[in-house]
Amino acid sequence: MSTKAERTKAFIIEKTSSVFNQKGVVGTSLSDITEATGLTKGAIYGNFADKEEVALAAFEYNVDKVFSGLAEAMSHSVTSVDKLKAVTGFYRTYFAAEKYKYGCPMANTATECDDTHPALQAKVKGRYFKWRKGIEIILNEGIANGEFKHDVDVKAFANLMIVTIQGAIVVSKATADESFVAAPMDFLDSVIESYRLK
Amino acid sequence: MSTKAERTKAFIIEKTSSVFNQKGVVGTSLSDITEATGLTKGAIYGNFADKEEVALAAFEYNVDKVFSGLAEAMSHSVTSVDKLKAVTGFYRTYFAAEKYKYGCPMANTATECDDTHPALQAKVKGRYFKWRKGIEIILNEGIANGEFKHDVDVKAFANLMIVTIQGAIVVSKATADESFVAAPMDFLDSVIESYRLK
DNA sequence: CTAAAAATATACCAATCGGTATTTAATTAA
DNA sequence: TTAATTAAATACCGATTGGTATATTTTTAG
Repeated sequence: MSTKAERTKAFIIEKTSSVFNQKGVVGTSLSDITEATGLTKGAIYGNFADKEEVALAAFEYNVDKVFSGLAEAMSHSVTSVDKLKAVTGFYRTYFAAEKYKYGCPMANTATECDDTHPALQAKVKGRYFKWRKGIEIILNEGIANGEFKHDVDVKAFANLMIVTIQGAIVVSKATADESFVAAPMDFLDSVIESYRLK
Repeated sequence: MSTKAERTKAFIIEKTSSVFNQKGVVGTSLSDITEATGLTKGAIYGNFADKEEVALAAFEYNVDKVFSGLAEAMSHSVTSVDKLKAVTGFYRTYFAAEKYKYGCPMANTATECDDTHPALQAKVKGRYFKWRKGIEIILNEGIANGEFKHDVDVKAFANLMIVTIQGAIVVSKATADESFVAAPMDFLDSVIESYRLK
């Protein structure tokens, strides 16, 4: 069984993660943390060295939640085409899920921390590269098994897909206009189709 | 001639704008403002009601700077195709300019303020809509003068262009990998080409 | 059941936060 | 050039910030 400290730590992260995603690292105060958890400062600082450590853990938690949602959305796809379209499908309805209502933790953290918070920026950077590699793998598998043309620019498409998704979430959230998601996802789908070997 | 107050106000905005773009509204303190300007609190609060008013003015200043840069980039384009390609060209070298080094004020403000700062969110929203309309106008002109096919989905492309640009800037900034800009801009250019008549 | 250990709460800290009232300095109109 | 006005500096305010030392409670091992 897990220790009390481990459970409390997980509890703090779970309760504060959405606060960090909504208000950002700087915007989230210790009182926000004690309020969200119902615990006191003593409990927080007994389990984390400082606010930054909570923020880092909350970031991992938030990003893991998004990527496991993505994995789930792809879990029933067999072909590479279906996997990629499951990704665009996932983001088409992104904001319908309560758990994603404060936007994308990647984009939120990227814009907040790029010039101010090296530790978090490094984590964001690593996650973007990992994400890109994941997309590249799906594409390469599709090429290998004959779903896609051999001359598909795998790296370029992975860049395009990530960038389009991130922009769509950011702009759609800021404007409350979902056509900023729908149209770009349609476009990505059409690019995927154009890669097909028929 | 302008009054002293007007000049000081402009001076404060000019000196603090990049601080706001770098650190955000919450992350920029009054001491950041006095430090950046060399003025005291008395001077700041003699010209602005509160910090929010400075933040709003700084946002307008930052966004105006980007869009006037964009306008300049397009100023020598005659055809609609050239105008749209001037936009992608502008963003290809975005971070080379010292004045844009802290990223896009639209994306930065969008992610920071969407859940926390109604006044700034409203401004961001309005600017996104205005930007989209501007792109639509260029496309419609191109259709009217026979540059583009008649069945081009103007609204969809405008959404795609804005979203792709914003995502490219955000991800490229966070990763320091410029291929997150180059590849998506190449794609946008190819889409523009595909809209061409004959 | 008890004693040691671990975890949480309480009480406190200096520093900084955004903001204001007042004083001093600079500008402007006569 | 002076008097009125405007602008900016100074000094202060209560509240909140992140963080710590200590006391108390809860958990855990024997």
